[in-house]
Amino acid sequence: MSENHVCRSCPVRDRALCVSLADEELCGLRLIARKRQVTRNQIVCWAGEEALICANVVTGMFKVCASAADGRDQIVGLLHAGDFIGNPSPSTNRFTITALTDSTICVIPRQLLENFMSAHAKMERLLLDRTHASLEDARLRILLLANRSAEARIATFLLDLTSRSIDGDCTTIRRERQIFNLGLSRGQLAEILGLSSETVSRGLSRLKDNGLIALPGGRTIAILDKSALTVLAGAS
Amino acid sequence: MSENHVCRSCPVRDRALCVSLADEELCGLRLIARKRQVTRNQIVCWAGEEALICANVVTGMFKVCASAADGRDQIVGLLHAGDFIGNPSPSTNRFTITALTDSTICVIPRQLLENFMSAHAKMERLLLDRTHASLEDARLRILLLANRSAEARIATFLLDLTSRSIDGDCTTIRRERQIFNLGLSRGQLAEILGLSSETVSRGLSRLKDNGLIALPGGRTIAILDKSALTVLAGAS
DNA sequence: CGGTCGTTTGAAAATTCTCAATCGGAGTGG
DNA sequence: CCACTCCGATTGAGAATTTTCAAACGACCG
Repeated sequence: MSENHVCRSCPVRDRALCVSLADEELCGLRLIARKRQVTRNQIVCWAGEEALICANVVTGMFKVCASAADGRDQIVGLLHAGDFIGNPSPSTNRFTITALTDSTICVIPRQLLENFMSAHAKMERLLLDRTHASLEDARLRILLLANRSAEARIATFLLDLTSRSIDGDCTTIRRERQIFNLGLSRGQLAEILGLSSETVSRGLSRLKDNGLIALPGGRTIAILDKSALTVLAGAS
Repeated sequence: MSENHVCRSCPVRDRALCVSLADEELCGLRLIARKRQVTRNQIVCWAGEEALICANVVTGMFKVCASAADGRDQIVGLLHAGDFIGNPSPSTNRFTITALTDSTICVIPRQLLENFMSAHAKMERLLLDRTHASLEDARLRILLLANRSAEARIATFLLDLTSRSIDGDCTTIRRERQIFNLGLSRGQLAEILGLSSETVSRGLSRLKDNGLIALPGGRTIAILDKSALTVLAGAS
């Protein structure tokens, strides 16, 4: 019983895959799961290695990276609180997953999760839905990268972040005023958007000059004119 | 029993989700599934509409499209024989799925499939794995679109097609000689690769001039120097 | 035969990248 | 407390790539 207290107070109890489980079912999962702190830049999955663990992101933010042949990294996805890492079926990691901020994850050995899920169909269905949603996100990012200008990419990404940011998430400072710390360097932003860091910097500067956003300093961004950003995001 | 004959002779019996079912289990699915012919350019899923059906691609090739705000379509994914369309959970289609060639699909009402899958965990697990694989594909395409030159994109896509083409698939004519009809116009190639059709045309011409491929006419392409293409695909 | 559609090719325009210099804040050590 | 250094951010200018606009070409079809 006391085991469940850990889960009941978990910030993502009602957003991670665990939402599909009743409190009493959670006991079984709690026995095989373990919370783990990871520090910024720490890697939790290596591309090319066998996937031995799965995990839920409890706090923080991770990047999913593919290494290009020229050695450069490309961020192909982001993981936020509540998102799931890995696949219950045996597999080889195709991407490297790295913490962008100091974070907490709830780690579960893959094999054990595979067995657990077989006995909890609701959870498996939910994971399927989540994976499907991730696929849709990835496809929307394809749309973004394929044909849109640098400014449109930046505007779209900022809007995405505002809609995705979560109270209590370290990426958000004051949601109501649309001021948030994106926790990403210009270079990382460039990796996500498929641009050079200089182009990202120029784009942000222009948005600032036009009064759409403010850059109070550091990695903080304030959205001043959301509707104008939306227009920009839609324009080619 | 006779019902199963239809499935036993199905070209994707051993590649679509059905591989997870024994012949006797297939009966139940056969009762709710229906083969349907679709013609080139016919739409099977409309973005924005409620998803009422799922389907397996039996023969042919489909595109998954997002419409950009400027009206242009962007192909964010391709579906080949054996691939699955839709999601067993209730959802709204986020993309429009259109046949690129005359095709055959095996249609199953979503609600019925949802129930069926709940009773066939293996199938659900396989779908999860497939969806996960699609997600990885989409992320690899993000990698491709984000940082690579037009020629690298084209080379990569051609190599992808050669590895994905299947005997009996209409996209393949003579696999052993790496000659195939890609079934896509230059404009559609451009949609996939995030380029203009002129750039695609120029890129193919240059590959031809350099002796890496041949363009016998129509939409047929012959791979002449696969290793050189691989080098080009890897280079930035 | 004319018309249409897709492809190819050319040349100019636009965008983004690269290289380079400068700026600014955080942390360190005197 | 201040100078110093380092790293990331910004800004500038030229180079490279891609897009756009245009024209010509060929295949296919009525």
